[in-house]
Amino acid sequence: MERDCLSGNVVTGQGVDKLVIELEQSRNLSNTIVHIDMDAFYAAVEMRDNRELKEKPVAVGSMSMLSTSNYHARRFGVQQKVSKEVREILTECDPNFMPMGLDEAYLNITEHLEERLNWPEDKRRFFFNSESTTEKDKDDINMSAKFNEDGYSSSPVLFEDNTPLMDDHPERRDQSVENSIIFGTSAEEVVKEIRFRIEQKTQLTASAGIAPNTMLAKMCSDCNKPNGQCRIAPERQAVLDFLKDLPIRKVPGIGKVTEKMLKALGIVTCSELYQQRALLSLLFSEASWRNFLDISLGLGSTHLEKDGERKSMSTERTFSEINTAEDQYSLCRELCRDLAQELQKEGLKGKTVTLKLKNVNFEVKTRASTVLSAVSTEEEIFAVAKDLLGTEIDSVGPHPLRIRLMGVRVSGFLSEEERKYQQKSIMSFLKSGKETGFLRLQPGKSNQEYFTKNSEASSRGSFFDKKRAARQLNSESLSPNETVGEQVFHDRKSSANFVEETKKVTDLENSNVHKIFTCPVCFEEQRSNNLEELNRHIDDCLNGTLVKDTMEIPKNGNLRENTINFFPKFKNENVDECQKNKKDHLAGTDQCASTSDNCSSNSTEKFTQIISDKLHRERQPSNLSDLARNVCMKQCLFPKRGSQDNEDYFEKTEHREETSSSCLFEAKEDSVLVCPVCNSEQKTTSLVSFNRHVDVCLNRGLIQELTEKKDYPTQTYHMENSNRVGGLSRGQQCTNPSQGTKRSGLTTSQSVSKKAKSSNSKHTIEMFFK
DNA sequence: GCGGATCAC
DNA sequence: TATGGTGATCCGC
Repeated sequence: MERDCLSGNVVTGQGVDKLVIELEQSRNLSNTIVHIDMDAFYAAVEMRDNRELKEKPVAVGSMSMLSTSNYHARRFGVQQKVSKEVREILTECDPNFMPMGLDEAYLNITEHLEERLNWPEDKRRFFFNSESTTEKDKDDINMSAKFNEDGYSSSPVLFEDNTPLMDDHPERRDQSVENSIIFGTSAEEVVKEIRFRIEQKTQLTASAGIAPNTMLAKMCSDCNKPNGQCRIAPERQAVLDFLKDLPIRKVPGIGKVTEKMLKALGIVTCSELYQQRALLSLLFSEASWRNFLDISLGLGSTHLEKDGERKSMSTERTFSEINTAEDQYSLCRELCRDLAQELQKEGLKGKTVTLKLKNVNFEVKTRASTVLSAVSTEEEIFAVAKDLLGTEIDSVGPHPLRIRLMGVRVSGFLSEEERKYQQKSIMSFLKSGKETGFLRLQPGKSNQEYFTKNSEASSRGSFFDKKRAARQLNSESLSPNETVGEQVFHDRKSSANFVEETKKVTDLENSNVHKIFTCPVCFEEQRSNNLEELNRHIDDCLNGTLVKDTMEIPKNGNLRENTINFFPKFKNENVDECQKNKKDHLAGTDQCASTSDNCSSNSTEKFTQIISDKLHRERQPSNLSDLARNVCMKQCLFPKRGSQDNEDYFEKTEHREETSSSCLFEAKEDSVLVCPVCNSEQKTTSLVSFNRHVDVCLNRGLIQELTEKKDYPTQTYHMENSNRVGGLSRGQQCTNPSQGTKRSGLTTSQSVSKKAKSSNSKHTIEMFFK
């Protein structure tokens, strides 16, 4: 598909528009999907459960909440209390409803609506719970409806139309009428009923969206928050109207990174996403641009898929700097212990253990190792994780590994069949009379006992508790500096020594299992009673060694460079690079000054890289330059916001090419034209001349790339790693090896914050026609 | 399969 | 200025 596009169609957008027509034909508006979203869930629960808090603001998601040790207890407590109540209500409307986390759910009420048509009023009548119904609730009932004529209705409050009852059923007035409400048979009424019942039962309000698919329903539920609902009628035009001015950031799946990238292309709203479909098909992977296309057409899932099985489980912790191997190993063990407990609760065993580290510069690294035999206990996980950690500690030696986050993840879970098979083979092995104390292969009681014993012993005081205590002691006898100095010294002494120390803890001699071990594969007695050595032996017996231990080794084989990358000296490098770029830069421009914080972050550059990146990836040597020129220049590369093209959104699909071309550059009179590629201001006011210049700039890079020159136009040097959604590859643009290596050290968090600042620059695409 | 990155909640 | 935790997915390699 992509190839087809590149070979010609995409230049004119025909390939994409053909797809648009197909997608239009497959548009399914026959389902009624509802998205329910509890308002300020955690804060609301907190308030409900603690009336005293009602007067005080509660910061949801703040550290005070997230970092407290009772966070999980609270979370799961909430789940038990609320989701059961909610759940009952939702099940009535859709037995197959799909919960999303604790405070959201999707329902497909299509069938319910059909059945409901025949329901008598009594079946749709609900009573106010006098305790939980506030005066405001009752007032809301009397509020008048606010329905638009265009099939798009919205209601800021739960009961907004004059739902009958107050006077319609005088016979029930005594008891029921004043205290009950009958809901109608429409989708809106169903959702009002759901929200009413939720509030009556839980005292928590919910917002809801009603639409023909899940994507629209979710976006829609956001429209009248809190305590409101919104509907997109099942008509194509209603869908498109809803999307027209909707910021892409509102779309589920489009986060801040994608938003920024699209913004650099002048795309802010969903209709602009549609207008730029041809360009997007060139810049992004097929999966990505198809997704964009779906979004811009308002297409989404019309059925609720069952929750898939869990793919991984992890635990991670953030802390102030930890830089001694001792502390790191002990923290690692603690994480393994926590994870093991959670894994065993769900009866899961996985083959891949991933260690996650975030250094003090906020760079995140993950290191994974897959083993043959699935792991689930603290010891098993730690055996793998500590090796990964050891490798990382060694890789920065003799410097200390300075981290602020560590996480352990287990994935690659055994399927049910695999588990049965494993169980079976273990049982048959045990029946064969060979006794083994080998943890990895021995299920059942002794294994469990071992785990429990060990974890109990070591969990009495958590890592943090111990550290706190130690700090207190230390602070009495040592100055902070001395303490740090000692830790660093300890660390430098040798991480290998420490590995040995931790091994001792791991050793089976400390456990209650047998001291002589027989390998279950070769049946030879093993001299060592060290768990790890035994594991290794068995693995060797089975298949040689552990499958893989992934220490990333740079292609040039220079491990040291890689090590350095993990702790880049941001400031200095940036300064150096900035100065270098300054020198290299085209005369008359001063990008460093304009993006004062980070000369490597600039939307324009990113954009150039994206284009070149994509083209690079899909090498089409014959007509690349033309293709890039035609697509980028003719398909409203830098559209003027609110151009007339906006107005015929979706109206003239067949004639898109002409409209696209006609919406080309429409610069404001007083604009200074700045080339988005080389970033230099252009003296000309003629768009033709300007276009020609941009063209040359674009092609310069392409030509050079195609001729496989090592050096790239100077501007591309300061492109950051391409953060691209679902496809644009990273760093490929940096063909200069030294630049490439340097770049790889930049972190996302770092560049994101810098990017935010650099977006103030005038020399960016989004500012181009502002 | 690994590692980096993005996203949702 | 100080920057959380968990799970999923995508993509290049």
